[in-house]
Amino acid sequence: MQTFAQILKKNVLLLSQKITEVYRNMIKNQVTIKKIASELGVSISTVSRALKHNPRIGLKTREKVWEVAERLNYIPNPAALFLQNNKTFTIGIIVPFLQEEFFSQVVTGIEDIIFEEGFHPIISQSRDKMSREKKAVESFLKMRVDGVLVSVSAETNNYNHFKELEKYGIPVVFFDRVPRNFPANKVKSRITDGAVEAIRFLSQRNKRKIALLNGPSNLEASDERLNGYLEGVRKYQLTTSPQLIKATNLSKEDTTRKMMEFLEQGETPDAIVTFNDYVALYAMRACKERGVLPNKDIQFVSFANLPITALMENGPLASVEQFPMEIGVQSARLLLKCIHDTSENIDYEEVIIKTELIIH
Amino acid sequence: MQTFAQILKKNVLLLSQKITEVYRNMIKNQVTIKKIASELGVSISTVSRALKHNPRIGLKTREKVWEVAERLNYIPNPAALFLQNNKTFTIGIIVPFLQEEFFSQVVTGIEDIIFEEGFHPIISQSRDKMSREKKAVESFLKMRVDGVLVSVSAETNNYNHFKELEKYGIPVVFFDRVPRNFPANKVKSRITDGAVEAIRFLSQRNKRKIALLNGPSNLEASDERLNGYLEGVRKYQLTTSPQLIKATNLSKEDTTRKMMEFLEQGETPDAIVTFNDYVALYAMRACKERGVLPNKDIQFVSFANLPITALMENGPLASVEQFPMEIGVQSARLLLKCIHDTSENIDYEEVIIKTELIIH
DNA sequence: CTGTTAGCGCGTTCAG
DNA sequence: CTGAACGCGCTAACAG
Repeated sequence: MQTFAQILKKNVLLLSQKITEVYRNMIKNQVTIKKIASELGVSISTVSRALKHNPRIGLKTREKVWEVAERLNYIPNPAALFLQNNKTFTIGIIVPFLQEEFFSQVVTGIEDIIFEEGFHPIISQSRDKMSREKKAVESFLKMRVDGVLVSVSAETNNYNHFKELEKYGIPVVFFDRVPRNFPANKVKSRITDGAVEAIRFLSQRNKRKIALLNGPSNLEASDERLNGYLEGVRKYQLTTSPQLIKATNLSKEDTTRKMMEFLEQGETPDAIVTFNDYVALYAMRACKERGVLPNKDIQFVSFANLPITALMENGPLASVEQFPMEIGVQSARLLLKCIHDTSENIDYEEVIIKTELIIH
Repeated sequence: MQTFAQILKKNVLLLSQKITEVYRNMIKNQVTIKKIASELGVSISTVSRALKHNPRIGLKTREKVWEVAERLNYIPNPAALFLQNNKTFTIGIIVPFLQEEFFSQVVTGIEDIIFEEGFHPIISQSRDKMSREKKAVESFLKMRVDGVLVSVSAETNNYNHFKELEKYGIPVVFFDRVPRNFPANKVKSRITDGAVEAIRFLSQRNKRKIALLNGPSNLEASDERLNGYLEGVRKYQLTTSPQLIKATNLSKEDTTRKMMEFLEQGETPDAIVTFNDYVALYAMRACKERGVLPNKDIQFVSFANLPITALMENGPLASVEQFPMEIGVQSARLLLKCIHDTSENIDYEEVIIKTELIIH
């Protein structure tokens, strides 16, 4: 014989099983237009049309359908739509490091724009490795993203993986770190002008031996810094030499090495323009290790003007603001334009974002 | 009459139209198993099975199918799979700010794990606004993500939007900023111990009036810092008072305000433990504005140990490392477990990640 | 060993 | 004004 407690327990157990079963069915049997249709005793297509405010459906029916749909909390199944339109409303984004404020700000700008049009971002980090970049592209292909936004890795030296995307009709927009000698949609900063400004700033502070600690040569952005540097040197009547121009692969190690070279060689600069804030910070740290005072013995000006440097007391003297949010916004706009453009138009566009030297 | 040049031009035009048309069809007529089937003169299901290495299909047929599939560069359409299994292989992630290295590192950890299982991350930033958090959840619902990972905003004071997700059978795992008094899957740091360590460190440096500049009270993490603080004060025989404990909403403005209060009130601390590195940096900056020397007149210890602080000369004296990558990894693992668990098991799990005080 | 068929959720003809 | 039927790409149950 069972005690009352046992019976109660059993019932409670049964009840809870029932509940989870109901619950489970609710999950499995998700709300579809079919369900709404049967609920109202109308056909599926009527519901489909009513939900799209199709005037062919009577106003009363439309209202009833909407009422039921809202009551049942109907959410259209995106997969069904994907299948028909071959559109996933997802956009792939590849950045070297999300950790760098520059890139996370670009992503924020992208988010803002694509959200408005119902697209979702899928973010991948290349960590400056071409192999990871390729894998990301591959997975975007598998996912059937509608478009790709990318800032290439420091290593990337060929662009076949991106060509592959275009072969499948997936538009690609490069931003900031855009490839050299490769026709494509590009959104980049007016780097050259920024570099000239940097030189002006330093020459006004009576620096005469200004060096350039540039980024890898596969990036257009490096070219432009170099062009601006050379233009500035000429414009402000300075002199330079091959020894004053070095390139780093952006890693801390390589940057430190190159900075050491500057310090050890005969021709030591009295100021350095660096590829970005990280390069500046690594180089300044290298200086300190050698007993050289950064921003005193050697003055530093960089690119990117990361927000975090505003909180540092040992940041570069000045930095070229690149307005990363704006880069994100413009890149996203351009990509959306490509996605919507159903014509055979394959004219690539190039958008240039202004820069501004910010003195700290 | 047409000149030769005109004829040529016309032909080239026609040719290019043809090409783009072919190209377009290639895009539209994507490679499907149907196409492979017709190419080989077998049925669709044979191809389907062959591609899955089903032993029921003859080896020769299987090989032929694979050969054609590879030649045609067949990529299965995920939408079709989504439709059947009600699984999108996407995971929604909500963080307050991607810009904070802490969160971008967590995301990196998450990426590493979910990629292995073929899932894709969809990232949303709440920017510490509950309204944005809700919108993100809504869009995850629409996208039918398979699971959600979230670190709640500083504002979030109710969790109905997350309950909604669970109602639809979408598992949720909270990390770092986990909600108070809300049963759920949680991955968090051993904050209390970290806070005790921070107090030990400061008391050994002969600080006797240690304050706590905490985060918002809706976060468990704030509770734990407080508990650790109180435990440390007791353990190391210090005294405290309500005036030595303040909370900020994490914004720069509010943090500055609270720091000013510390400076202006009778009871001025000689050391402060802060909610995180940003709070410390904002507070230290406020000190400087008042002519108080940070880390000299008032010593600072914080949480998070952001990598960027290693490059700063004016960072906190020490910071509690929280191993964000590990948090990401564990959160992702827990979420995947929930996703794979088809039973009615709704027992929530809690994972605690170690902390370690790092002295700079 | 292979083919046929139904169905996942939805939009869209084509018929009433 | 509304419904039936087809197809998007794929898997799986059922037939041969």
